Amino acid sequence: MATIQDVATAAGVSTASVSRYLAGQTVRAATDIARAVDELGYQPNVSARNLRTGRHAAIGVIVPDVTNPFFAALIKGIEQEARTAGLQILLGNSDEDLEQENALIGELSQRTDGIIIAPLVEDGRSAEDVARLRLPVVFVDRESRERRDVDRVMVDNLEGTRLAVAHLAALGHERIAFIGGPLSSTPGRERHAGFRASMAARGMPVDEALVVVADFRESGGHDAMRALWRSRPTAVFVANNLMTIGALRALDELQVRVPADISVVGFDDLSFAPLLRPPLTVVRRPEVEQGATAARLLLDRIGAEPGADPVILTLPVELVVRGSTAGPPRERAAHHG
Amino acid sequence: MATIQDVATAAGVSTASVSRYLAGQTVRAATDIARAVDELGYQPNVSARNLRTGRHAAIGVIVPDVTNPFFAALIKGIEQEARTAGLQILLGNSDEDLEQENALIGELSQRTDGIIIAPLVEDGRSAEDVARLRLPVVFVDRESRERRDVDRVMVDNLEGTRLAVAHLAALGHERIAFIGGPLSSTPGRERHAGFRASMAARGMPVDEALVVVADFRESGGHDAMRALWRSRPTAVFVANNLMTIGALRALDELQVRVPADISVVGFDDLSFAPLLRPPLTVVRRPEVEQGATAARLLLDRIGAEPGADPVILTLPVELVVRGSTAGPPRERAAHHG
DNA sequence: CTGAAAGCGCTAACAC
DNA sequence: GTGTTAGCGCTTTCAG
Repeated sequence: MATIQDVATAAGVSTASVSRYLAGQTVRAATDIARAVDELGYQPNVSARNLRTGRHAAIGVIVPDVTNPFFAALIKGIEQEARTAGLQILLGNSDEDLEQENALIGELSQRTDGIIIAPLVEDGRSAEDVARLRLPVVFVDRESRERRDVDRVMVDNLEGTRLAVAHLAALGHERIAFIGGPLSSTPGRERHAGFRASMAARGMPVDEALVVVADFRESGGHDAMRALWRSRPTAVFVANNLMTIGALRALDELQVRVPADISVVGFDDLSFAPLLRPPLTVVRRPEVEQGATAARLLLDRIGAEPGADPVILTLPVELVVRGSTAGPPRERAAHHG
Repeated sequence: MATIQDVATAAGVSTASVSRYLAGQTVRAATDIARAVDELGYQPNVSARNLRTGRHAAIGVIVPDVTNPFFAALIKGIEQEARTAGLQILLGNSDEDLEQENALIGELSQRTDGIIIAPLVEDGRSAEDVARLRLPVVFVDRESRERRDVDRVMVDNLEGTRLAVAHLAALGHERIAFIGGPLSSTPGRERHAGFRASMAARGMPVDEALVVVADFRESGGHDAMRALWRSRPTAVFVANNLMTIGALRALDELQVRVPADISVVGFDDLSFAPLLRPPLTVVRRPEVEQGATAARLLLDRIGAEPGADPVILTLPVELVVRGSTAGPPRERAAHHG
């Protein structure tokens, strides 16, 4: 591997001039240097540069599960934005494991200029760990109770839930069930709270047997739905994409028809949602954009003075009505009769 | 940030001893050093270490599309294995763009100890670029015509295709259509070749109107299916997951019933495949395992002498028969009559 | 087992 | 605009 010294010698200048040329400054021997760089196939040594400058030209991204389509889209958005700025992505998959998440924070913070993280829980050590770092950090989709002073890019969970409940209520549903995620996580807590608030706002009582807190996984949604069905809801709002898949699987097993026997609304769209029979009604949000926004926020922080007020962005959601929602069985029976 | 010098001073030893302690060697003042490390919250500077050792403790992963469930699963497998070995992942998403892929190869090769790549095409510059690197490289899922001397972890595309065709033929289908990916890519080429070979092996003629080469994207599958339907196939084998989604969408639009009017087999399972109505019959492969295998191969290469013979691993596939395949319409009519 | 010291390749003062 | 040079923090000879 050629070094900057080799290039300097070949071009008949000092390493400083080569360094300046590389940095885009005007240099007299530019053409000579360019030729030397080309001939030697010179590539600057990243480690040396990083050591010298104290920067890394990389950002860390920590998500609970790369295979969740939402996080995959998030990563895509982050990647696009980071690439434009010339930064690499160090990816960490915590696999829904707090220990792993903590380890990742420690490791990535030593090799990046900033971190984008979707923390597993709101009050975990992770939040504290992140605080201790002097690195810029952006929370995506999830926030931390301890670190209210950190930038974050959220999504309007309350509004999403309200839209779902309003839609179901408008169709005449009264026995609306809710399958939520861990209350320790932001989407879990907010969507849960949003559900109760939306029901209350409409003067609708919440049957506690119809509210299940699960784990955001497919299996969790599946088990929750099986448990829930015994209490005969006429509609169910499922708080994330994976659990929705699980819930649909459970309904399938139970031979419960959608939407004839039960209406289903999911949170987060899925590429195949329109393909399901019936096509799934969902609350949709701009996933890739959420990632890109988080990246932009982080890039702004990197290189800026620390201590500025935290930026909190809340992206809008929309309800996409497809075929999985209809009036409750009773009403339909009435209509038919 | 505390440096190794600070620790050495605090512990009353030289930096060399601290370095040795950190490397796990037996050192007399171990307890003193341990305490100093702890009190100062010492974290070794990664850039300095990398500069000195010439290593990076990181591997690069380049895929065409993070949001494709297959690649997401691949990444998950790679991540798991790399983490165990203490290596970080630098992720590159080429977004199905050759230029981008080339740029990524260049960038990542300067900051990693090895690269796992699923190349877009078999004879692109990427292959050449990779060859020029002196880094260990592993191709996953896709290979390169120019670089036959590189490790690779493939999947048995021919067998997968054969299983699909055999299944459809056994059901009585004769007009079997094929929607493939770019012939410039390995899965595109092999599945296409496999289809023709499997048909020939059974003495079944291939109607050229029933063979479409698309682009592995959802839209490609959609358009191909619409075009294909005019020639009235009784079954279709779609060569990847995204295109299968598109094809199903097209059939839906055309109000063609599956499997009553047409049987469908996809390549690559999908978490929601069992949820589709009818549940989708697919060729399945061990995706996460494929990633993990590639990572293991790369890890073996890193630190080993270069020049060993290339390792070529081909992982098995299996056919998962669900509800989207049945006998052809004619036969069914005959049975009913 | 230990310490002194060289040096990985680069950038940024600094003096010209 | 240019060259000289110090030094980022670490590991690894080398001599003891």
